[in-house]
Amino acid sequence: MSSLNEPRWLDPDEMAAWRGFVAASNLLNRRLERQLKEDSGLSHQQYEILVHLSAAPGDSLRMTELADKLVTSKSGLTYQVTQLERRGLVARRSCPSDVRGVFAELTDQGREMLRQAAPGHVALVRELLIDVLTREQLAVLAEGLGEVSARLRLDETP
Amino acid sequence: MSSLNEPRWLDPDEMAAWRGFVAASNLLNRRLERQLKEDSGLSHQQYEILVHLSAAPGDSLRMTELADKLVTSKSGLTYQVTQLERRGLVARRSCPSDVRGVFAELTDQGREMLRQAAPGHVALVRELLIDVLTREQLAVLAEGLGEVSARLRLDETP
DNA sequence: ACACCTTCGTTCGAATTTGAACAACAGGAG
DNA sequence: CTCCTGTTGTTCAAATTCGAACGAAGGTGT
Repeated sequence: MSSLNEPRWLDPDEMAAWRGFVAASNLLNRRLERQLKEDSGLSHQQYEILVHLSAAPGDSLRMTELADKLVTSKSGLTYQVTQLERRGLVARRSCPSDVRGVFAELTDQGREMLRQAAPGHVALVRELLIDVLTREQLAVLAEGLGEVSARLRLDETP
Repeated sequence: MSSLNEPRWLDPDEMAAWRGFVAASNLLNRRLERQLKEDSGLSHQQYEILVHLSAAPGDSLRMTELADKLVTSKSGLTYQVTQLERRGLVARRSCPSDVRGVFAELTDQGREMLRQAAPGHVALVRELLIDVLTREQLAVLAEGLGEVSARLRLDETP
């Protein structure tokens, strides 16, 4: 029986979906990276840090929590927050209830930088992805990839 | 009029699609990277190099062409091909019709490595992405992201 | 109070990625 | 042929990323 040792390979449709996903992801990242760097001097990762902080209560998040949201390593976040701190866009604040804890907090300057960088970034995301897809495609994408993300986040923690 | 200076922000549905896409992409890459490294000692990028070579006529591709398929920088590819060459999985061969040209060619050992690594990788892609989605979702994803990729590849070249 | 296990953020070294600069060549236009 | 423009792959320095190891606390059970 072929199912014993032979894996279930991807059929053409599945392969097309997978290839499209990988290609779109890489190409999109590339473009957004360039645009943000040229336009605002920020990397995509740094921009995302500012976004997540601005969306959080008190414009601040614990380092670990922020690392989870960004899907990056803790050490990687430490590095980037230090970079942003040097540029005055983010500040570190110690946590009252836990001596080990560190809050990353958006500064006024960071908020201003985000206000300046966001329009161009959103416009490009719209041009390259959102406006290319129909309303139905967007809904399916949100639903499907939302489920994929949710599952991935689950068996990551235990 | 708000349309003069105010950008068109993403509505909740659009935001969900964009967030889902970014999160799924990052989480997926993370998992595949770990699995490949532990299972075969390959990075996802290196694995993709082997895949693209094995799918090419003569199991070989020009460096630039390969870099385009992988959506990576030429210098990045130079580095990775050198790594793979040291491990005997890939060989460089000069191009007959163009003295500057360099072919990256899959070796027998590289083919064997791919044969060994592919099943586990495909199984994980299936478990984490393909089998999570319905047939319809897969079709939409292939169609939509295929279009997105195609457009991105176009205004990259000129 | 004590040992034990987990969590928090950082540090460290190694690996990887990038863009710019480069040298060598290809492919015409004149 | 000769100049010009575009390509090709590599090199280089700088920036970024990751995982493992770490010190310092938190939390729990006894």
